[in-house]
Amino acid sequence: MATTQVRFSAANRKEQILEVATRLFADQGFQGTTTRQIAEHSGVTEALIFRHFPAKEELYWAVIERKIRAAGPAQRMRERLARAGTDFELLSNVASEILERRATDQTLSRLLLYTALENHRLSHRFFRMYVAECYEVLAEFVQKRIAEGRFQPLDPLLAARSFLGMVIYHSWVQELFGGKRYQDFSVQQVSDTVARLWLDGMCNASEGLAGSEQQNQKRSQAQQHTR
Amino acid sequence: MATTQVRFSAANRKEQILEVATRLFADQGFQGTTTRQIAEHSGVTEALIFRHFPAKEELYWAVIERKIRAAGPAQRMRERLARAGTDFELLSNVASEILERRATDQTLSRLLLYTALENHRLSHRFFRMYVAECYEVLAEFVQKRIAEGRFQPLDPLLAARSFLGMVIYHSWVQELFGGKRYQDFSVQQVSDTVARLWLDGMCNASEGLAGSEQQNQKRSQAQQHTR
DNA sequence: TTTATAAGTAAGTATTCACTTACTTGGCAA
DNA sequence: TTGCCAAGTAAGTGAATACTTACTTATAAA
Repeated sequence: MATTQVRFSAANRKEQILEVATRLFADQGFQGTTTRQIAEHSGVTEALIFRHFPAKEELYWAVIERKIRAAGPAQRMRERLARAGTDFELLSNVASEILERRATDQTLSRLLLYTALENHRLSHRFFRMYVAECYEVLAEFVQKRIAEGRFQPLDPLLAARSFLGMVIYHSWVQELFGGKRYQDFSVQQVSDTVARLWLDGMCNASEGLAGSEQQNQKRSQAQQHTR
Repeated sequence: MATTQVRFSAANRKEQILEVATRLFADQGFQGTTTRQIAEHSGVTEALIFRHFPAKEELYWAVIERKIRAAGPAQRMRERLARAGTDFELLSNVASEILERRATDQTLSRLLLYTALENHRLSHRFFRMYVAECYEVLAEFVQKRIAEGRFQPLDPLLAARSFLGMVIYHSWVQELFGGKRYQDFSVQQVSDTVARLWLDGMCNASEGLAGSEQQNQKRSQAQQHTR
């Protein structure tokens, strides 16, 4: 009426709705987000939302699919690990990239957590594509180093998951639980610390330490299956 | 009418409602749980819920408060770390206890995650009491070892968080994201692996971090000399 | 037995939810 | 200029939602 109506093409409007919905679902979860909110933030009526997506749940899935497609973190990690440099540099860079990405944009990890908690059917698929592939790539790297005799023979998948666990857990603590209100660490410090700690742990042949034969026995039990 | 009415004392009924609500909130989150569900699972009408708790949100807070009070994981960790045994045994036991507890009862960690995501006001307090204290205790342990010259001088809080990160992240992957559908690890194997990896990393004599390639080279040279 | 009171409920309220129906309007090809 | 169709909406629908009100009944002390 007063303001000029601007009409989007179907594709553009759909994309815009997806963007708005991504933000809202990441902030508030599936249950906590109403179709009305999505409509208002998109500047349209609810009816239009339902013209583009048959149900709220389908819209949610579309949001997830789109995010998965855009992320592709496994590919990035593969490239990082193939670069030149010391192992320390490679791993510190991997950690830095994850930490920086998550500090500037939490939507992906929040979506992932909400999806897992709310038990949507896409949860496992989301996880496999976004996360699991990542540490499979890293596990391959570990496997190679073990074969070269440069890493101690721990289970590669567990070792890879441990490294990413240090990084991702730290990021959750800082960003999600408000840990950085109490103490803020620089990305560089955290990356270097975890890379150093993990690498030294993987390289160490584990003899001079607080332990003895018993430990070694335990450790060899711990290494039963290596993929 | 037909069935005999059994009346609870106010305290008992309140406790029962809290138990039911804890389970439901942990499963479905605050937004995903209705007061009607809570009433039905408690075998009473909604009105009685609101006689005991002035609002749904107050009930949620009561659930959180109760869980915080009951958990006390920091105290347990302090006791564990004070026991006799090698560092490897101590840390492996800490990891085992966390993994076992989380495998048998996910309500606490799910509540914690939901609360953080849904941004309830109690989130930070919940986190501080349930989690943060835990790695402060572990950080003290690390600090002591560094002072003794047995651990390399990494930031104690980061080192502690790294260890718990390996453990907790693994548990989340397995229990929350369905990782154990693809590969199941025994608690013993995981505990031993992360304890070994972390301890070897902490004990390694690579002098300081602020790391560069020189260190890396030094270290790998030193590595060859150790039998 | 009586009776005060706390435990408990039936049946609401206003509002919000996801989703629909019947209609209007902008823009473009002819 | 006309006519058509896709983009968009106003105004609903019934079912839930959190929460209330006015009432009933079990129980234990007197």
